[in-house]
Amino acid sequence: MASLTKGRRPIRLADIAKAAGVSHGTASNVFSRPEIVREEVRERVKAAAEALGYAGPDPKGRLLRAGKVNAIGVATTEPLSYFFDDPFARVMMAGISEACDATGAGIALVSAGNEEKLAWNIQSALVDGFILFCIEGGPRLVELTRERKLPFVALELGSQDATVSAIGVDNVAGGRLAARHLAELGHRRFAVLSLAFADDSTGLVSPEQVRTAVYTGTRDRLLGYLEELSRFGVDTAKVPVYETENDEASTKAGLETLFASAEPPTAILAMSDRVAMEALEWLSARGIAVPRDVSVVGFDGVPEAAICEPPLTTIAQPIAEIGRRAARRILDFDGTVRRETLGVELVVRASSGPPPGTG
Amino acid sequence: MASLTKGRRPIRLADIAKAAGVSHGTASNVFSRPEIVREEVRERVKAAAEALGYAGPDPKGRLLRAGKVNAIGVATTEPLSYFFDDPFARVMMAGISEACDATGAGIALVSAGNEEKLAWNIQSALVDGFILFCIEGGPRLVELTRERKLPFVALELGSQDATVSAIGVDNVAGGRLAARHLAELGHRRFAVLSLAFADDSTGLVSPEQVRTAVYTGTRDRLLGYLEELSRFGVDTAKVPVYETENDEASTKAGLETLFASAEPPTAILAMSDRVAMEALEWLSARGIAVPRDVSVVGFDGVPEAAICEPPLTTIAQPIAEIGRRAARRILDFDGTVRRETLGVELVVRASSGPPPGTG
DNA sequence: CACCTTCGTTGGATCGATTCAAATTTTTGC
DNA sequence: GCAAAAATTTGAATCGATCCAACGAAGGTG
Repeated sequence: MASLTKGRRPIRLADIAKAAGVSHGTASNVFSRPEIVREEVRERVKAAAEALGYAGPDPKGRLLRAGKVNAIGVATTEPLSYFFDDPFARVMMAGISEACDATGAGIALVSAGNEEKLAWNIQSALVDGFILFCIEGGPRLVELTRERKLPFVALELGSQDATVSAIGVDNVAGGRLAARHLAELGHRRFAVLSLAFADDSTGLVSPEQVRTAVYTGTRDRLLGYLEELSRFGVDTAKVPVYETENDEASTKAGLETLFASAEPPTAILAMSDRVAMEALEWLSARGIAVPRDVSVVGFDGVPEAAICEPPLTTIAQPIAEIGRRAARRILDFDGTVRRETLGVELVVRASSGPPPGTG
Repeated sequence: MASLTKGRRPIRLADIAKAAGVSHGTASNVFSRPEIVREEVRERVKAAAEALGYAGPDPKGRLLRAGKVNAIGVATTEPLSYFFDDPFARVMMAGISEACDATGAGIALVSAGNEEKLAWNIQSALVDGFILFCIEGGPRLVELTRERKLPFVALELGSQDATVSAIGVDNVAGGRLAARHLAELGHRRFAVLSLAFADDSTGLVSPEQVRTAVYTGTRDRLLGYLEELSRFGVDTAKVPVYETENDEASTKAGLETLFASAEPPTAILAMSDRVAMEALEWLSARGIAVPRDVSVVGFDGVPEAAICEPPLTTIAQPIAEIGRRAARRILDFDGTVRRETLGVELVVRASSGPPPGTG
């Protein structure tokens, strides 16, 4: 009563073939192409299967023969719960899900606590290809995945290794859009809350660090900001850039630093909505009104940005579309390496306005 | 340059064994138990692997031998994006993720547009067991899964089939907690916004429908509500119960109905936070103040309930804990069927207060 | 020097199916 | 009633590894 796995040895297809008095070939056909088996035989085999408690062809065996798993792996160095917690990841996964649903493919989530386990999990994941969430440790993840010799796509053009397929957005254009919006509103005193330029670094960023950035996405956003600002006559050498780890602690530390200045910024360019929303909170707690005293522009366009207080002006990426394309790239893999860049869009909400004392 | 899959036929372990002049047994050992192979030989084999561009032992082959996939399947009849959209599912998945991370297991998401595909996907999923999200069509999902003859756990004690393992909460106790809270605040005019009692039904519910409920979770919550209310002298026969589909449209339709009454309720017992939050919105749009005019109590305890306007009083389930336990049940499957019931907790927030005209 | 360990290596068996060319049976055509 | 065509069935080969009993070569011992 309490046991599901009664019989010691699981029943194999060969067992029921024998019981029904047919060859394995025929028994196999009964399950995979029943229409080519004579009805009488089909019934006999099915009856035998029923009698022996056969669970149907084991996918493990089928897989080996077929070669295709019909599932795509999504890997990250973050813990698995990242996929369900992080707003950006969630929208991305929704896009991936959509493409998978359309073709009936499954999704296998791959992650691991430590590097060694991650390597193992990537090596042994039963998938037809990988989508890589390159947050921290992107290069390492790419390296590990490359060894599998399966198709894979990196999300965000983190590094510019031209030999790996990738899908991302035009970060320079996004940066310019954000900067222009604020500059046109009249702002001239800016500060940047950036994402990582390299692993394990945080704090104010030097031009040298920008030049040697590992994460070119971060660098490109900054380049976009600065290019546009200089067109408005802002001395970009004086714009402080604080590198955060895209979390509460480092963002707040950054704000402490930036606002300790004699000439605090009237406009903050944040490289993620996450950071921007943390900033909103910090500013509100300090009694600094947004957008009256300070304007904030985020980057990403996650759903939460529309409902936070105040709603966030941001550079929206087509996150779900990136996910859909990435999934399709694996699903209809054609053996080529392609790097795709999608456009971004400025979404103006209530977190940005003219600088104080402008009318 | 553009091709990743250069060589026509993928390289097998046997190929490198031949190239290195060793048996396939030894070649296998080089990868799976390198310490038992003499260094000189090990190097030779690795060199051969490198030279031939061998991707390492193919998990497909290994799997067949090993038997264990080291991944657990999470199945639902909803589309895949449900896992990333729905607040309840997300917290649950976070719990499952945690347990999987701890043991290094992977997660395979299983779903499908239509019934036929779902059946196929469940049959062919490469997993060691299933966790079933039994929302709509729970019984069908259980039936399909049972055929795989793998361990599985149903989430929510939807049906009371004692032959399937399940983990859920004490719905009766939860219902009582919610009802008592409102009754103690002084409310005497109640209405219930319920979840489904059976598939494809919606609208006001008759005692007959309650008695023949397919979804016993829904029934139990209602039973809890009514039991407790009657202890406070409320005539439970007069408490309207409106069955929703846990979505905006049916919830709002329910509210239209309930508030069209000559004696509209002062307290709403909602069987999910989702429904409760829709109610909050509807009430606010109608200018009905919560909790001044009407109190609302939800059920679930999703994170959103804490940050909606006003924050929702609710019956919190240990959602993540349910997920963790479910995952562990599959991971350390011992062949037994067990039904587990966890406790719930009343979380009082701002959506509930004394009825109007109470001072 | 015969004998026993110990360490590494070998190669056949196995995991559970699918596939396909060839063999067999049934149908059809005349 | 017989040959050709069509429909079924067969069984060996294959997918890609791991496992393990048996074997061979050093090294140690009395």
